Amino acid sequence: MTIAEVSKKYNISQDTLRYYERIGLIPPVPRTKSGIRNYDEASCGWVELMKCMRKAGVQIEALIEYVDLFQQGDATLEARKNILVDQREQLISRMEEMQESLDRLNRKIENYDRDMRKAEEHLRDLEEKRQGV
Amino acid sequence: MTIAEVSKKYNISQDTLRYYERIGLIPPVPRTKSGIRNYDEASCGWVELMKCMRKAGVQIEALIEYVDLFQQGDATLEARKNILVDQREQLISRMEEMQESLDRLNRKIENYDRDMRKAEEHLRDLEEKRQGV
DNA sequence: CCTTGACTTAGAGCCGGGTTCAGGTTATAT
DNA sequence: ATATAACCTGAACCCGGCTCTAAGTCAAGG
Repeated sequence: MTIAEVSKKYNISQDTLRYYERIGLIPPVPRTKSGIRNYDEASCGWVELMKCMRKAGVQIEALIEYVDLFQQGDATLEARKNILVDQREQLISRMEEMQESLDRLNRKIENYDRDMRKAEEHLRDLEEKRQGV
Repeated sequence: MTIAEVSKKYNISQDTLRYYERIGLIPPVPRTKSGIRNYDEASCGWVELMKCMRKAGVQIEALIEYVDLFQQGDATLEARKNILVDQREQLISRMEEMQESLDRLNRKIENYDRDMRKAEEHLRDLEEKRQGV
């Protein structure tokens, strides 16, 4: 697959795809003899994985280290797992913070609803009074 | 309260507190006659709110607009509520993405556990063979 | 062959969100 | 009274994560 196709498939800009490869967020992509990127399944898999991880805010640093270890082979299994476990912890704690914020937003929105209902009733009362009801 | 106290209380740097005020993320903080910030309860409340929202990744832009509307008074109730509802949507969808990523991390970690158990068994077998068991 | 358009690289630029700095004023302790 | 610590401002700087530019190479159609 060309970079254009991959870009379309995963909705990631070509620039970003090249950037990810350059910094080692994905392993080197195979090339044609003339040097043009020719993404195979494995490369696509990496792209897809990194899209998912980045969307969730996992730091590029940790992901680069993971890819680096991966390329060193089986001796790094444990180290790789440790990175994943570590990032999972961080992800969970970010999600907990977000949940707090979400609860708070929900409460605030409820308050707004209440206040706005009250304001409306008040207007209705005034209107009725004006009409002498 | 001085900026130093507020900084300590909410664990936000003084620089960040000034920066938040400067960009309008919190309304102007009351001052002493000599111009030194003297945080009252309301200001502390804003600081605390923004700390929570920022931790959750709510964009500064939206929060600034919210504060701006707030300072314009009751006529902006509905607009403010709309901002909150909107940000809630975004927050929820980010959390959903994170959940996907979390599921994926969990599956990957399980795979590593499995692979590592297998590798270990293999080593044990080799050892037994070597000892002629 | 030549154009056109997709591809390549290295490096500069941009944006969000702070953080640091320079140069000054105010408050507090001796 | 004076040192020194805390505060002030505006502007410059930094970092992560892209995004764009320049200058060139390659592939396919007319």
